[in-house]
Amino acid sequence: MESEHRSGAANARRGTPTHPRRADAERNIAAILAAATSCFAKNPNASMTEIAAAAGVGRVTLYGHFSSREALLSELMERALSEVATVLEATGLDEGPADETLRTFIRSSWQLLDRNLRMLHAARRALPAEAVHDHHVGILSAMDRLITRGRQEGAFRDDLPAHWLVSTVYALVQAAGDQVEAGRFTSEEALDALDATLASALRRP
Amino acid sequence: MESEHRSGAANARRGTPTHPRRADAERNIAAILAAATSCFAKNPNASMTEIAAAAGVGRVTLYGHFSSREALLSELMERALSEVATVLEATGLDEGPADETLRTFIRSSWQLLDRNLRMLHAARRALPAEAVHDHHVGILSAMDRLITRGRQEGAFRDDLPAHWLVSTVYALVQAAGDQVEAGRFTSEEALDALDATLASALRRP
DNA sequence: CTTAACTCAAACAGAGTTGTTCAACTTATC
DNA sequence: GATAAGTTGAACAACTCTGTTTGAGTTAAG
Repeated sequence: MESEHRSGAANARRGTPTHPRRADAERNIAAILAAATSCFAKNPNASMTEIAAAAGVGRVTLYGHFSSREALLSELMERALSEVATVLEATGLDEGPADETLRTFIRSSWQLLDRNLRMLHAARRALPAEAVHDHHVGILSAMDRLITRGRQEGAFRDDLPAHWLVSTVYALVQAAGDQVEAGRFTSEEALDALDATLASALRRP
Repeated sequence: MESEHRSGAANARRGTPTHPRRADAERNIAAILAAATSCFAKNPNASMTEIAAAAGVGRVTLYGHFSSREALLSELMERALSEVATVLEATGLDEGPADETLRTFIRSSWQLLDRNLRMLHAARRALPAEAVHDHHVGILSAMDRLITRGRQEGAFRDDLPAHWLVSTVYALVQAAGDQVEAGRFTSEEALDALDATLASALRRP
């Protein structure tokens, strides 16, 4: 029941990170994370058994590194979203015209998102709502800040609440990812469509 | 394994609708459908036991009317989507300016969608992809027809593929529903925001 | 009021899951 | 090459879910 949000590391039961991990352990953890991302993308209900097999690792080893299914999903979500957050920071949230900044951000984080959208979807529905919110809060609040600035500058519409604009962005990114998944768009086409649609959806009328 | 798409009726094993159903059976079926909608909205993984309890019937009775969990979900989706399809037809797909028609359609089907979005989400993920597609095909193709006409008339943008515009509508409706669910919008606010956002997202640039 | 339709609780079989323990084996690392 | 860290399959307990059967009880409908 207690949230073990010792984020960033894959320490299952050790309270303190203890010392360095052995090289093969490190390798296995990487393999598990990759396999899990791919498994959850294919099937949101993927079992620990499937994931261990896909990672080429015994089930016991999997539990050795991630104490529960939930811990694994939480770690996956944490990593994916913090990658995006890093890109967000690197974009320079508070500089340049807000609409240009958003555009740049979307473009530079698209590959990341495209790769992880389905896994994130799985995590979102298997994790308690509160945990999901915690993981998102960084990105969402940064987006909110960017959009709010854009409204003040006149680049974005202010006839609708900022939170709605944020979730518009969120929803359209999802939709673009789904189209790629369904084979109706290539990744590049999806990005272009997303870009064009966001531009007109957010611009002041 | 065989798809029993004898849609519209809740006949579990009877091949032919045989004769009328008894009044109490009819009543229970209605209670089950209502309870299931509400249960799946709260928890996409709701079990048959939960649903039977919520409907105030025995589990055996539930299985008596719906031969499997899948059959129940399929019936729910069928009913919800055909309600929407009915509204779509009633809107007069091929008359008047396409943007006005879309607007009218969204407005008149919003309550229906708002009520059922979460249940539909649950059904969508529990049913085989093919079945989901079959249920949607009516609405999606009608939407596609409307949007294609709108593009020819110059009301909607034609710099992006029609299927993308359709899924933009779909995604934003979802997002609006989620905002209501999250308590950040009332149903009316969400509808207004949806309306305004769709207008600018679909208009030609 | 009689019959056929319907309901129900309890109990069952079967399949899947999660997470743990054990005892032997392999591999990094110093 | 010794030792500690890491891995492994097998087996286990506990649980949840699905779908079915049974036999007795209830209720609508003619």
